[in-house]
Formats: sequence, structure tokens, C-alpha cells
Amino acid sequence: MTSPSAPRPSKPATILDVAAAAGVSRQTVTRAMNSMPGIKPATRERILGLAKDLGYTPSRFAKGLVQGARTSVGLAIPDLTNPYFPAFASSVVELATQRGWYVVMDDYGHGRGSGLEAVRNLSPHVDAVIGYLGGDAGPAQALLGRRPLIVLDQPAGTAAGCISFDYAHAAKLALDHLASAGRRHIAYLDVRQAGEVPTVRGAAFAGLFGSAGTELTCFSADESAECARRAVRNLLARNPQTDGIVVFNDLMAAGALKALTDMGRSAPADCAVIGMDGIPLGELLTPELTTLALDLRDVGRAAVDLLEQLMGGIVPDGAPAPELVLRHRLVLRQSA
Amino acid sequence: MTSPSAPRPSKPATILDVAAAAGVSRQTVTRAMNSMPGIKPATRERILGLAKDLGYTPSRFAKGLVQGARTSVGLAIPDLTNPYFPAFASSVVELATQRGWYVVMDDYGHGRGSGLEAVRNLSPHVDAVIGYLGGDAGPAQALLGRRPLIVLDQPAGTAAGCISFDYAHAAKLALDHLASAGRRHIAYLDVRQAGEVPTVRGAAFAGLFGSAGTELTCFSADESAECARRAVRNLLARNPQTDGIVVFNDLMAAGALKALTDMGRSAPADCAVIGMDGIPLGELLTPELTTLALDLRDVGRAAVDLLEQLMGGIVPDGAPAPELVLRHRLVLRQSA
DNA sequence: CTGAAAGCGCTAACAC
DNA sequence: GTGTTAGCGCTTTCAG
Repeated sequence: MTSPSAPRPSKPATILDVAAAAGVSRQTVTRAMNSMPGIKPATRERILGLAKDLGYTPSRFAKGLVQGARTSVGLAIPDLTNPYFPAFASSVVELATQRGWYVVMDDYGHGRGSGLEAVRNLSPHVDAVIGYLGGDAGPAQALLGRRPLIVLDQPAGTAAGCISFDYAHAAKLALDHLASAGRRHIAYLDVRQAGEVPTVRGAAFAGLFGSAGTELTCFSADESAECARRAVRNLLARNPQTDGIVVFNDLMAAGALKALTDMGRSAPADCAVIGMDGIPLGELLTPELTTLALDLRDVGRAAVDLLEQLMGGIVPDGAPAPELVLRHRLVLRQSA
Repeated sequence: MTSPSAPRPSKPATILDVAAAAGVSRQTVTRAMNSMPGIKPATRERILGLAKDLGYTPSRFAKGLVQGARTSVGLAIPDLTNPYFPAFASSVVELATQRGWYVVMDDYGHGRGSGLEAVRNLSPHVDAVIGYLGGDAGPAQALLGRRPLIVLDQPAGTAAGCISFDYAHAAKLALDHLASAGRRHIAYLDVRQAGEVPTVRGAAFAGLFGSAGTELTCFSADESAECARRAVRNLLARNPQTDGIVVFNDLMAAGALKALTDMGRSAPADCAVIGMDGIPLGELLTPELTTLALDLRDVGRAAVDLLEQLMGGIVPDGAPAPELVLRHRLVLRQSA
């Protein structure tokens, strides 16, 4: 409990208020607050008590100004509701914390946000940004000036750094597996983007069109389990011979699995399903989801490590933006 | 592209560097950077260009010091890997952003963290904290001094504010539903805590022991789907007559569903399962999970609104910590 | 052991 | 239009 009659100051207490109350100089208060040597224990205790009573909290701005503060990393993410992103965020937060950094988070995907807007929001508060921006890497880096931007899953453009994924490899993994299991009518469900352009992932699958003696159909849906479910139902109605589906991400793959049930088909007997991401959700589904898995801790580590190099000035200024390419592995569970 | 020969300064550029480069006073630079009136457009453009070339970014500390910065809210969360928390976080981030606040996130649950430690990490960077701390509300509030702490799902203690849940109501909802469906051997799966003490939820269920002519067994497991799965398998082996299970949260309920399958039983025919949380995951499971649902956007809103009142000084200083109690509703899907 | 001075980078208020 | 002054709250010297 603090002193009962502590007045509620309209302005928060400053170090001078505490100094005055204690009848010492502000310097002595600093020494007490920061556990610095060269102060009599009794004095320290007395000052700490007064500080508590006055509700004194050192201004983080003054402190940062004079000390050069801990670095703050902005984390821009489209949608915390897709389990992929919190898993990634969790890793970034953990690694950042280990380095004494702290993380300012913006989830820009409640419908009306863009990655660029997220960076604009974050910009005043951070020394760097890591983010799934989905485009806009150039303007976003411009907004940040010299402060590094690490973009994931998109071309680096002018961004300081970039983590990307080898989707050609992933696509081959999935398609080979399906083909070797005798699947011949394979569909790839992409996420629908403005202008109906395929995603990077979609392009990788389309690139394998016709290989391995299989027939490949691409279709798309908005990025949610429910939309995927509807899209797969439609596909199955139109193309009943479909016997294998690869899906943009695990969340949508969960919807695909539901759609199969809706249509009275079973996975993998009638139709195999392969997701992409490798989030824990997949193991909880029935059947358990076979998926192109990324180790999300690795992705977080890649981003944080890259940022650390950039901030340490390890990477020369003129060098091309460092890019790290990560690969999926195929985790076989029940659905394919 | 910035000027090719821009030197990489060891110290970041300050407003004075820009002013010197432009041959103007620092005030003019301020006016240019902040789109303030009273400056000739040509001058502004020139300064903006120079600023970009020099890689000048205004110090957030100096700015904060002089302007009284936007308020930063710490968000302390045990585990982003449990979909409940990102759903909650998402809501908090959205509402905070609407108010012009920004959110510093700490996910303290990678094994070795405590809620208190999270608050300690956050403390230097924030004006307030919202968090699932799981105990420690008192010391955490002490750490924050006058800065408000909103704790969720635990007694307010000395925390400035508190959001809690009416588990007695939730328990009654679930047990009544099971009883009216003729279930007589009901189990409640709690999360295991240090010292084997029941959680607040567990206590609420235990409180209804013997009501409605049913038999209630409480058991517990560590907080993960996998642990829940094992625990339910054990329970079923010991108590094969169990025909209804209520689970601490949806994630663990997913594990319970898996366990039923493992044991060759079906839900809801042989045994009903009711989860708790209402996260979207439940709809993706097979069978779809009946659950005691919270509207997570409401929970976030409650926390942010409460914080806003506290920060606005609406709540008088001496008043008891404001506490908001939220209720679950029973969402009937397939599993019960 | 404690205090006084200087200055971190910026903007508000007032000159000119 | 632009420059000058003062000061935000703190810590780092350096004196006592």
C-alpha cells in the first residue's frame, strides 16, 4: 500500500519532485532508482519509499534520450487469427527478448489495413520492422529511411532484407508425392488476390503444370477456412474426378477437409489433401493433415538474425539486400 | 534511391545535421518534417530531400519528451501458440490502434517465463499493461507504480482493473446441458497447476459436484492438446462409463476428441465433449466442438475500455479496482 | 557519499 | 518565412 494521502498529481511526478520530497539532489535520486553505487543504503531506502508514494516512474523518453535505448522491433502481421502468424510472432518475440529488444506489434488485417499502413503506424515507435507485408516493400522501406525492414514471403525490392521460401521445391515435393501415390487429377487451391493474379505459391504450382503425367487444376478462394471449404465443394461438384488437392495454407486446408466430408468423400481414400505451413492445428484435424511444413522457429530466427546483422552494420551499405531462402519439408500424416 | 555517396554516419543523423546541410535553423527542419505551415514549399522539399539523403529519422525519445507521446500498452500473454491468446491480442491491438495507442507485446510462456517477469520486461516501455498473468497481480502492479494494470481471469488484488469470467454460470450451463441429455458420469478436465490446486474454472465445476443427479469427476493435465489427449485416454481406461467431458479450454478439448478416437469411442454418441473459449479452431474439428464460448472481441473491448477509463482518470483514486465480469454462452455444435 | 553543471534531440512559443 | 530561446526529464561527467 502506498501512503494513504498521496495526492493524485495532474502531471506525473518527475525526478525533481522526488528529490524535493527527499531533500536531496536529483542525482541522488538517480542513484537510488538505478541501484547505482555511492549512496548510503538508508538514503536509498528513503528515496525509494518516497518515489513509490509519489507514484514516480522515470520517463522512458528522457531515459532513452540520454542513454540510447533498447532497440524496438516492429512486427507487422496481416492476421493474428491465422495460427501461422502467432506461431511466427511467438518466435520473433522470444528471440528479440533474448537480445534485449522489445517488440511492437501491429495486426493490420482486420479488413481495412494494408502492410504499408502498418509500417506507417509502427514507424514512429521502432528502430526496425519485420513483417509479412504482402507487397509494398519498396514504399515501406522508404518510410523507414535507414531503419532496416525485413520482409517475408515477397520480393525484397528495396527492403533491407528478405526471407523467402522455395516454393518450387515445395510444389515438387507435394506433386511428386501425390503422383507416386497414383493421383492423377490434382488441384491447387490458391488464395484469391486482387486482380486474380496468382500468388508466388500459385505460380510455383502452375509452373509444374503437366509434369509427372498428372493433370493440374488451379483455383482460388479468399483466405479463410470457410471460403476454402466452399471453393473445394464447388470444385468437387465440377471436377468429381479430383483425387488430390494441395492448399495454400493449413487453415484453408482444414476447410478443404471439411468440404470433402460435406461431399461425402473421405480423405485420403477418395482425395488426398496437402496443406502448407506446418502449424500445430494440422495434428488436431481428422484426418490429421499432411503438410508442407516450415519450421516456424527457424523462420523467426532467420528474420531476427538477419536483422541483427543489418543493425550491427555487418552487411556493407552497398551490398544487395541479403535474402535467405528457406525450404519446406513434407510432413506425412493421414490426409495424403 | 538515395544519394550514392551518402556517408554512413556512425552516429545517426540529428536534426542539426540536416539543418546544417540545408543551411537553415533546426526549427525550419522541424517545420518541414512535420508538415507544419509557415515554410516555403521549395524550402520544405529541399530539406526533405536532404533528410532522406542523410538517413535522418527524428528521435522518438526527443519527440516523446517534448510532446508527451502516444500511449503504449504492454500486452502480456502466456502463449501465443494457444489460439485463444492471439484472438484476444488481435482484438486488443485493433482497439488500441483505433485509440492511437500502440502495443508492446510479450509472450512470456516459452517455458521459462512468468507473468511477473513479462511485466518487468514490459515496464520500461509502456504506460500500462493488459495481461493474462496467472497470479502475481499484486507484485506486477507494484512494479508498474501508478501505471494501470488490467489483469484477466484472476483476482484483481491490487491491480488497477480486472476482467473476470463467471465460471459458475458457465459450469451450470455445461452441466445442465449434459444432464438434460441424460449424461450421468461427467468429468471435468482441468489444467494442472503447481501444487495441484484447482484453477478458478476447476473450482467452479467442483462447486457443482453432485448437483442434477450426476456424478462429477475432476482430473487434470498440463495445458496442451497432447497432454489432454493422454489424460483423457487414462481417464477412459479407468472410468469407462464416463459419458460427458468438459474441458478447461478448446485446445485441450481438441486433444480430448482425439483421445476418444484413440479409444475407439465416438463423440457425442459414446461421450460428449464440451470445450471452453469459443475459438474458431472448434469449428474445424471433427466432430465440431460444442463449447462454452466467450466473444473474444468483447473481452478485448472490456480490457481496453477499462484501461481507457483508468487512464482518463474517470475512476476516482480511492475507488475499489473496477472489475468487469463476462459470461460464456453455450455454443452447440456436434460434440455435445 | 553527495551535489552542480552540461547536454541528449526535439518542439512550443515567441521573436524578427 | 525563418531564426532564437527555453525547456521537456534524465544521466553523465566532474567537483566537492
